[in-house]
Amino acid sequence: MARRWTSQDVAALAGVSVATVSYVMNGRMIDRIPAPTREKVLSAARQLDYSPNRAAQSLRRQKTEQICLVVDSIGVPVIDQLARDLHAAADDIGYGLITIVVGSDERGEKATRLLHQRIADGAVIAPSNVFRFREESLGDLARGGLPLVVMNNTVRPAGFDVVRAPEREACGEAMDHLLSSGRRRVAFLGHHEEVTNPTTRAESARMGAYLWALARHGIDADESLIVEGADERVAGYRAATELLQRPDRPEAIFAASARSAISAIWAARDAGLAIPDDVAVVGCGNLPETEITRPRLSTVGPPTTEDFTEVSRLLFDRLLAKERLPEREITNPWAFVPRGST
Amino acid sequence: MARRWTSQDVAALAGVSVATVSYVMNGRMIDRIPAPTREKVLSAARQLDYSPNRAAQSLRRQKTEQICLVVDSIGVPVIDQLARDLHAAADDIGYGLITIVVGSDERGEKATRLLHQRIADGAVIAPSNVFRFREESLGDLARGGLPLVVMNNTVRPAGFDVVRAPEREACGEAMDHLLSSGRRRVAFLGHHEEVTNPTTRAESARMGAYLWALARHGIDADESLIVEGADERVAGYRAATELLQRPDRPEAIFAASARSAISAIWAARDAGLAIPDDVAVVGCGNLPETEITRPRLSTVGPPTTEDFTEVSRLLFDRLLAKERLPEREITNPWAFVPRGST
DNA sequence: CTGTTAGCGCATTCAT
DNA sequence: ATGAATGCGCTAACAG
Repeated sequence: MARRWTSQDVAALAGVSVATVSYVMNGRMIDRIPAPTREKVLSAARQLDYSPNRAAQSLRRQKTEQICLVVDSIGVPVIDQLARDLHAAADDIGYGLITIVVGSDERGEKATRLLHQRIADGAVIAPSNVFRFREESLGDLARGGLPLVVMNNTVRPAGFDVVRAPEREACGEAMDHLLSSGRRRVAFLGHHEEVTNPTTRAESARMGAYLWALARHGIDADESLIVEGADERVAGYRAATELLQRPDRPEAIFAASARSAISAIWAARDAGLAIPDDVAVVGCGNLPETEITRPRLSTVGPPTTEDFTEVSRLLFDRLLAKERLPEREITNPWAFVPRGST
Repeated sequence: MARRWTSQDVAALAGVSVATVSYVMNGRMIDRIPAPTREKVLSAARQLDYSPNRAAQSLRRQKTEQICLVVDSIGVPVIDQLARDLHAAADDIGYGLITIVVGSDERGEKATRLLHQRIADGAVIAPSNVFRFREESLGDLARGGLPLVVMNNTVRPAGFDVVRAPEREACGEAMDHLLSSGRRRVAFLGHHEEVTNPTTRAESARMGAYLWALARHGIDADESLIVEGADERVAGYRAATELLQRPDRPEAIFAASARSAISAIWAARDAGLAIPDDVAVVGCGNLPETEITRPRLSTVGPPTTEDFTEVSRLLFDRLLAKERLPEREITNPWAFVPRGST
């Protein structure tokens, strides 16, 4: 690894002190440093292809000018949107965005550790079906002075802000809609952890709402209609196809993601079934694609495509605040949005 | 922002020196430090909720233990796969992955600057339709000692590794296939920059292959069949729908992405058209979804879903090498893969 | 076995 | 207007 030039080198080349180099590079003392000196420094810097070392800057300035997004997997559309919005907000104030992907619980530990190590000046924890940060860890982080926004329906604010979405209620509405029409066999296309892991199953809003609605309507849950790991397009298609081939095929499909719901629509159409007459389909979350399926997909989720500028604001308010801010809690509007597929 | 505890504090609390704290925290001198001392340190660290400051570590160790992925937008499936593979590889050796999104050219400058500042120990530049890193910048970066892998078909290796995909040839094959069957009206669903910007249009392998094939077969390009900004699902669907409603509708659609090709299939089916008899469809890139469309989507791309472990290896070989490595160049196999839609 | 110490590269205060 | 000196928090050589 070639030794990179440092401010020392630039100073030497320009015939000034490192202090002057620092001033010039940061545009400080702008009107006290004469243009010729300034030029000498700039030219030396250019000549050496110098840029200040980030780690040294962070150490000295006591901030990284990075924010961190913690997600549980890559390629989920709604998380992409979150990343985009955060990125844009960060960019506006010259901050960068770094993403940590937490595919498993042990990786959750790792993410906590990195946050602890002040790898970023603030963080957003995205909703997840996989990992459960211990509330205690989050509290520790916040108490340590890390601006933190947690998107989660159950965690209690403890020095950090919380963003909620009333998923359970909204899903319940959708299920009621499905069941009130007399349909009794409703399949569930869920995420892996949501369905398989007993703890997370109990905590899952979508799965919970599904089971609870069934119970409310006096229907015994049929485990053979509950599919795990069917949250993305291919698995969703395969699961739906299989379900719809059965002689006792379901009259409705409730999918825990919009992607698998869209796949379910294809599967139904490919099977020659009419939607919603032969089989109704509902998904969770609002993707733009919802508007281009035939029929248009009914969803439970926000009324329009999700937008996370509010979440960004929570974080950056905290980040830029001088003193510690009170905890805030915001709720994203979720509701059952009937379109054509129910 | 609460002052975080430092190794000094831990040392004081444990009644040892900072060196010992460092040794214990890093598991060094593991067999020279007696268990009781070790315990004291660990307990003090736990008590103060201490973790070593990352910036200080990086500065001292002269490495960040992060790698950086530079992409031009979020939410492109193939890039997600790349991110996943890199992430996994990084994880294996205790490295983190940070992603920089370069939505525009000025942001490209910023990315270069960050890389220069040694925000990471190595970087992968993903293929892009948007930004053009100046070869010179990349060379500078590499000359500065940054392990770098660039995924690009035109750039020359200059201290970094290059990953290519023979897109132009493969696309040409697909176009030949389409045109040889007697079809003359072939639409193109392209990315924004690919179609609109004269420079990038000229450089685009997919657009280029399309135009070139047309010329080869003695067909005048019809600009009204060329759609820009139709690289994602919704735009692709809308564009295809519009195209297929025309009285002189195209006999084939060549899409520069797999997602828009899949949308084109839906659009055709929704319009009651038979594929490939009424309209043939080809996309670029290999998504798993390709297997679940009806008919299955013919693509130009790698034979199986893309896998970037080779790319990861290039980077990590460089990263872990003691001395500077020779430049390597690998070529991902791209070809026309006819399935059902042509 | 453990403590002392010298930087890593930079920003900043205080002199001049 | 600019330079010298200090220290951010940590690691690693070197002492002892």
